[in-house]
Amino acid sequence: MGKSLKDIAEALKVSKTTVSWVLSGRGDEQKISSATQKKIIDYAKQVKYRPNYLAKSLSSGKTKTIGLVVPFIGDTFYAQVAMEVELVAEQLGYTVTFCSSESNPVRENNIIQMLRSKNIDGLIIAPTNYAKGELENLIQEKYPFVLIDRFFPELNTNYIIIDNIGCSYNLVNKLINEGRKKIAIITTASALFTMSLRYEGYKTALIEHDCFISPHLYGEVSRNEYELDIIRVLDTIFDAVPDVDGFYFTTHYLGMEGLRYFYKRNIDVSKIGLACLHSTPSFELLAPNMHIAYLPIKEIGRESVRVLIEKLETTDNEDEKVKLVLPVCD
Amino acid sequence: MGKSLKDIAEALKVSKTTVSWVLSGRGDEQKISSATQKKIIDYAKQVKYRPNYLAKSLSSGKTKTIGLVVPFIGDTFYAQVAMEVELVAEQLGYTVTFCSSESNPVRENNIIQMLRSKNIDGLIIAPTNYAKGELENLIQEKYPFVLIDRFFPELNTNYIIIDNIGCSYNLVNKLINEGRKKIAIITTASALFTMSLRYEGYKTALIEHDCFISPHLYGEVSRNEYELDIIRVLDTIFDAVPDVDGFYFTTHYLGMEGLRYFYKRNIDVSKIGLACLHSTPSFELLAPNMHIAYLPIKEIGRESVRVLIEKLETTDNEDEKVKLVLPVCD
DNA sequence: CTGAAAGCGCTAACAC
DNA sequence: GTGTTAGCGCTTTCAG
Repeated sequence: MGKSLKDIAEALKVSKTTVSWVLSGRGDEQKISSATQKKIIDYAKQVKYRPNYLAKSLSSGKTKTIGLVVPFIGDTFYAQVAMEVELVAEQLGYTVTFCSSESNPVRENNIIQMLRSKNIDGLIIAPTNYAKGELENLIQEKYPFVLIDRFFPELNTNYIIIDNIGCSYNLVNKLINEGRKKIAIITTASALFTMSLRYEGYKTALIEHDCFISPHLYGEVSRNEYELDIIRVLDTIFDAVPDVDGFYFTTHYLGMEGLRYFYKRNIDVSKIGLACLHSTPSFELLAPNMHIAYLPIKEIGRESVRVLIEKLETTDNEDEKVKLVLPVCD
Repeated sequence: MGKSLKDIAEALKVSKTTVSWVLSGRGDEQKISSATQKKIIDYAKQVKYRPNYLAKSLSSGKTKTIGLVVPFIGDTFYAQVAMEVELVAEQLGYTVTFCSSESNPVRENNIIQMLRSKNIDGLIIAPTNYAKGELENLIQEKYPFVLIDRFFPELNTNYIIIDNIGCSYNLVNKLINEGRKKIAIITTASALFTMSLRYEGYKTALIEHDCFISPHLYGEVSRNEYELDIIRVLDTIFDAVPDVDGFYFTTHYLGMEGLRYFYKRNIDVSKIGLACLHSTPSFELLAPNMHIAYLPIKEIGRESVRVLIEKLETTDNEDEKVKLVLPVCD
């Protein structure tokens, strides 16, 4: 067990208060003599004093810790966001507690509760579907949090998302400009609202260019079993529309599995129109002609921390919610 | 702010102690009447009582939290380990605080200090090189931790690693059995000791089969700039040994960038001998003939938590260190 | 069966 | 300039 403030105070025959002032850098402010200050600082260093944040937090009411809740920490997208969040948080003097909800709303709710029990100052959440339960509590109790990647239009919260409609629209447009006529969308039902926006962008592009629109060109893959499910989905599309000539994948892991399917079925990916929202490092090699939208991962991470910490450190009660829609490079 | 134990006690006109006992599930043990218990539990539920872990921990000395420190949380390998660690920890009643050292020993040391200040009960660390500074402190202060993925032979610690020599040996053997004569190794200097073991496995296989051994077949890529550096390294090897016919990559991201190089240079990957320790989902498509060793990610995660928590919850002082070398599937 | 009280390590009014 | 003291919310010993 390390030395405590009290130990130092006793050893040096000063009061705990004095030690506390000095060690928290407010010695000058409190006009503690520099002799005393030096004595305390030297001694603290010598005994390797490490403040007990638990006690500090209990007393101050702040933990200087934020929580990051994502659906899958094993997913490259969220892992990269996590990395950025940690980096930026650190610069601002915060640490981060990551949690992975495994896309399970019940787990997500438990995690949120748990984080609050640990007196985390605020939360960054990439919510799973239908997980509005705890979120509504958070709102009601005015607990600071910001949503990323996904959001609920009916909930008045801070959020940082990408321009889903716009970037889907652009991607599909590129396929159309290549001369593709029958473009399928491969998507998932998770994050329902986000995905519906991506669908909207797709559809708008098709309508504007009088393209073939058909429910047969809509493939919905279940999130959990996507590696298997996508095979069924693509088979179905090829059966129903044999001359399908383009595919728009609404997220990276669908793109990856789509490519796997094409390779396995010996479909020449250079002959087919391909687009994907978000990328993985291998796309460039597997399908050089695939159109890709690169998500502003760092920006999402950076902004979410910035917004959250601003909320934390401002006592302003008007609390206008921040709603950011980031543009996507393509 | 939520209700506290005291609030409940006052509202119900019982003592804090009684409430504490009931709410921590030791009502029966303390023979609290079931009427009182019910009254307390119902009221707690009604006011949505959430215990303050900070206070609990300060008082109990345990946070029920473990720290996981990895070099890069954005790396798929560590991200997957993290996921497994979290899952298992949760089952055992612990939460996890992840930190990414960015392969920076100074950062790593700071992180360890910080986690200790937060009274984390124990640590799982995938250490960066030369980071022995804080580790030695931990050992000296008998602070529980387990190393994963990398370790320092001169430090007596718990660790869980893979059979680096054996699996390198096997991979290279497969190339040799294919008839490859001039096999290069592409590796990195980070995690020096681990990588030296992988080199040893490579070399042993070559020696046993009287293969060509040459410093010209050794390519060392710097971790930070590996995307660029590997190009230089591979160019150098091809210059020095134009008839090189096999490549052993000591880790997944090197394998990935190696493939990128071959594709860019129009080298037919089906004609060349390829092996890689650890995989990414695209290898199967990009280079179906590549020999791959699949790391036991889940096992590493699971075992590290298991070992750590066992150390935490056992008061046994003999403290024999656990040194696990996991086999690798190939 | 239940309660009073001390204490975990630190902060911050309020004295002197 | 420095010390006293009362908490923060919970656990736990010891009394009744």
